[in-house]
Amino acid sequence: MSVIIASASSSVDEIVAQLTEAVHEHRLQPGTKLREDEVCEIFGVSRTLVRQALRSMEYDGLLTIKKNKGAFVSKPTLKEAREVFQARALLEPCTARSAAERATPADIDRLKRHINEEHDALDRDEAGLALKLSGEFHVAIAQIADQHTIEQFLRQLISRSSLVIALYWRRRNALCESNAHHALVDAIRDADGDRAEDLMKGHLLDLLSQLDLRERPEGPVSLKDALQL
Amino acid sequence: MSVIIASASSSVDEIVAQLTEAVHEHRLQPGTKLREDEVCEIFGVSRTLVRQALRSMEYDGLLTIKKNKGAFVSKPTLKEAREVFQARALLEPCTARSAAERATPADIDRLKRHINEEHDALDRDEAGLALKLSGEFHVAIAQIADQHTIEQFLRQLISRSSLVIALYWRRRNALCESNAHHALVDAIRDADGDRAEDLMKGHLLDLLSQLDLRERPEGPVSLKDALQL
DNA sequence: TGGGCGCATATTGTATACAATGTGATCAGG
DNA sequence: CCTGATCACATTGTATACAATATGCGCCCA
Repeated sequence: MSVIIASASSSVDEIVAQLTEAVHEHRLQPGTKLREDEVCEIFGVSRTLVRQALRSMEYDGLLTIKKNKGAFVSKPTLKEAREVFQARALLEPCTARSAAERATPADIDRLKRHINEEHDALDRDEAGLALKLSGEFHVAIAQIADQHTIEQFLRQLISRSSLVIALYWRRRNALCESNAHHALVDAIRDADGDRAEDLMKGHLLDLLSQLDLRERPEGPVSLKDALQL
Repeated sequence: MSVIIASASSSVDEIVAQLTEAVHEHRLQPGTKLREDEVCEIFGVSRTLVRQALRSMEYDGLLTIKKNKGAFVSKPTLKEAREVFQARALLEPCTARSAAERATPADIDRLKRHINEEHDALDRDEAGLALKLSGEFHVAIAQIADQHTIEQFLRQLISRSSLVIALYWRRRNALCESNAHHALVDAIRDADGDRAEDLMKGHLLDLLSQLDLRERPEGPVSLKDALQL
């Protein structure tokens, strides 16, 4: 069941992009194994390049490579999930402020178009696509803030957020809060750094509140626990 | 002129560790080319593993790999240098606070031992070693804060900081401010989160002020400029 | 003698071959 | 029929071989 349309002879970046997109759109679920040969056939390249691609995705936290076992779509633990949003809470509000202070009319247009795409995706019930676009919105803000280093980190964090959402989202049907994005764009348009920062802070808290990150045994934590029926 | 002592048949991590250390200690200068064959001979492994190692270091920002040209120790631009410290300013103060709130007596001991090592290195005029240890001190704080995700980012940022310092440090001889680290440890020992956060903020600003990040043409910016003698 | 073309070599990029490890099935013994 | 050991196969890890590209030297010609 190959999720991805083959395109003869791609480069490493191509492979990474397509696999990453598949994970972001939840077409590839956490825990899924990515056999090298399989990926090879799909993209029509040798294992050399596939392994590069998988390794690269491991650095982004999207895959976990177990020695002699293979590459699996990561399953962030509760702790990791919390850490991701804590890190985002440190990076994004201030970045939103910078974006508000620097955004050009062209930037605003871009953000608005982005939001429209998100809306369209939701209207068509393409939740996966909407989620991916939602993530890209946050990256776009870092780009507008002209903070390349933070943008890099944010990409990783949003990748991981996607996994976290796949695992810990409360209500499958919940229409993601695209009004939050609207409000953010408005603040950025008004060059209102304070408001943008606050809105982003609130937005992240909202997201977090939609997750179920309460402590719970991840499967049978220990054998003994499982035996205490 | 191989800087590194060969140890027959190492793994990728080994190669990364040794090369990274060499960069952190400024034994490898920004701009230096790392030929694959050369690294192969030094570590006694095939190009396969060396390439993995180099690629891995590229993700950390330590190396820049130019297609068909090879791997070079990165030369952060002024903008990148500023971004690194801006990102650190966002991540580290809050992390120091967390560390202060969580640190155990064993953690304090560890930090104190760390500082002593720094001091020793400075006494022996091993500036490179001192710099590396100073970086590790910051990482240690993230570890104590039990923030693995942030720790990962911080590692990258400190790696890049090392390059930035190699390029933009004002006074070669400046004895690094290890009293700042002392004060930090004290605050953490007292479980004084506020103070730790403030001290970290100040410490980072101090570091920044030791750098010469004023605008200046990086070599001949454009050919025309160079011709306007 | 100086500039430019072209080949030889060095170096990196990619694919393939070989080694090591993990996995699952089959079969013997109880 | 169930347990456990062994073997064949599947998959990943590493090294090598081949291809493509860049680099630098020498030669030719003006």
